[in-house]
Amino acid sequence: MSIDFGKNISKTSAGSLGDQVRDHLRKRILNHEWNAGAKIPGEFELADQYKVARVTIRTALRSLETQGLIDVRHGSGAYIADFGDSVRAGLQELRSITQTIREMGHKAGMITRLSEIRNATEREASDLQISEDNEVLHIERAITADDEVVAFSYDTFNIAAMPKSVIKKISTGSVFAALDSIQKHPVRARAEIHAISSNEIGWGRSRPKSGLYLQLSQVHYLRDGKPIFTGDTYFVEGKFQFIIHRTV
Amino acid sequence: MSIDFGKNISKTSAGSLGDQVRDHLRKRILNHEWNAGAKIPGEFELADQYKVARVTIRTALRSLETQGLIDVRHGSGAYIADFGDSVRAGLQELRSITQTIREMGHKAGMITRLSEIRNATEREASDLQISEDNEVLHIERAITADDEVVAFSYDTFNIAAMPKSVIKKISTGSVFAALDSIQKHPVRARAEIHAISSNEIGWGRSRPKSGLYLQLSQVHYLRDGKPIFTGDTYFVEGKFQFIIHRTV
DNA sequence: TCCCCAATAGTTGTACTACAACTTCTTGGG
DNA sequence: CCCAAGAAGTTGTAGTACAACTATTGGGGA
Repeated sequence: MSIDFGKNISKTSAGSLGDQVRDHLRKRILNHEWNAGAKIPGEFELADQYKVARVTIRTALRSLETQGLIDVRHGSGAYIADFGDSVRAGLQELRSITQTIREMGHKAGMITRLSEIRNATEREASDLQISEDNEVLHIERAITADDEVVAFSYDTFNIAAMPKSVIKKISTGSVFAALDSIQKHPVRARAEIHAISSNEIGWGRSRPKSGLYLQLSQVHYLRDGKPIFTGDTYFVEGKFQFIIHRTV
Repeated sequence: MSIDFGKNISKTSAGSLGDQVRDHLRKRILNHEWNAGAKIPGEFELADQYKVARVTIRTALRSLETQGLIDVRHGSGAYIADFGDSVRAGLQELRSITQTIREMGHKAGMITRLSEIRNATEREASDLQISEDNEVLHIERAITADDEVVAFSYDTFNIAAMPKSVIKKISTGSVFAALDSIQKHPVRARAEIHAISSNEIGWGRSRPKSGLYLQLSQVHYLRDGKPIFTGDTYFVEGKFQFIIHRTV
């Protein structure tokens, strides 16, 4: 069953009713439907708006509270946490970089420098939990915002049991959209973050002179715990702002 | 009302029943009571263990799921997410650096280079939402793990309406413990992360030659939304590992 | 024997009701 | 005008019932 929220909501979200309500409420919050510190409608009213039970609203609110987007006060109500626009680029929320760029109101683009199918390196085999005999898809790209390069990415995909059409889709367009289409949407990621200074990372006209990057090394996992792709993204220092918000 | 879990639980946690159960379950998880991927008891059994209603268990589980500690599957159960020990050093969980170092099994230390009370700079006044006339406590320290410097920190506290004893406690020992003692425990933080290369950050014998740091600029807020202290922590690249985990 | 599928038991998701606990506003008395 | 008691509104917890989904089991057919 899927609920009709009355408004147009993208079909990207699925899952349980509570998850759908949570995603929709999150969009409303990030869309500045309420100001920071403002009180959002009560649980009974939200339940009436969404035509769901109050317990469903509460599961959604509990998630948003854990994410630090709202602050629920017993006997009073739920209030928007005052983090301005920062959460939009929150580190733990980071999934599709291009989508994040778009949500921040910029034009996102991608320049592919290399796309090849080859055997896995030792490190890739280890990260993806496969053997070095296996073939992988390796892509090197530059990510742009408003035609300015903000990051360089080196990604490697486990293409075992993956149709060719999807492989092509990955190398040409959105990674996450392609994986979605074959039910291989990663649900978890493990990442390390490092500062790095090197002249061998960026390429082309837009290589930064400083050679200073914020490196995000990620491994993305499916629901069953198996890794689907790994990669390093090097953010050009100063071009991209990472905000972390945390609650006790 | 406070529940009796049968086992010894520290009194640090308070709040609603759901929060208490969540905190207790989190400790059990981080204590490796269950292995990664293992199934934890069902909601009915947990409700029976804790002597609370199932809805209370569910709110706790929902939080743990949002934090990425467990994976709840409809019709099956809740399973421990397999992130090993990494979550302990998860970026969004980072509060007291020294405590994190201790939890990872190392000896934490601190070397204070400067501790002064002076007027706020323009940026500090802006971050702390005070005027430049106000006095602030400024501390410059090096943080060590096993007698090796892993980070340099530059912190500034809003000491308006703060007893002198606490000010002294902040400058000599644990910041968070001192703030706890006057009910000024920060509940939220907003942080930016940057890569930076500079020779003017580290000092003393242990200054890294590379000058490469991971900079964490933080502002810590109280429950009422007012900033209590701000500061920059510069982690020496390679000495400290940041792990990020995220869920969809 | 092996495989497939239907029945079944077990678990999480949603709905509804009721009341407790807490907060905020109102109101009236001093 | 101030303050305190009360009322109204909101979130927290409890309990029950059933829907939706998963995993197991066992029997029937090839």
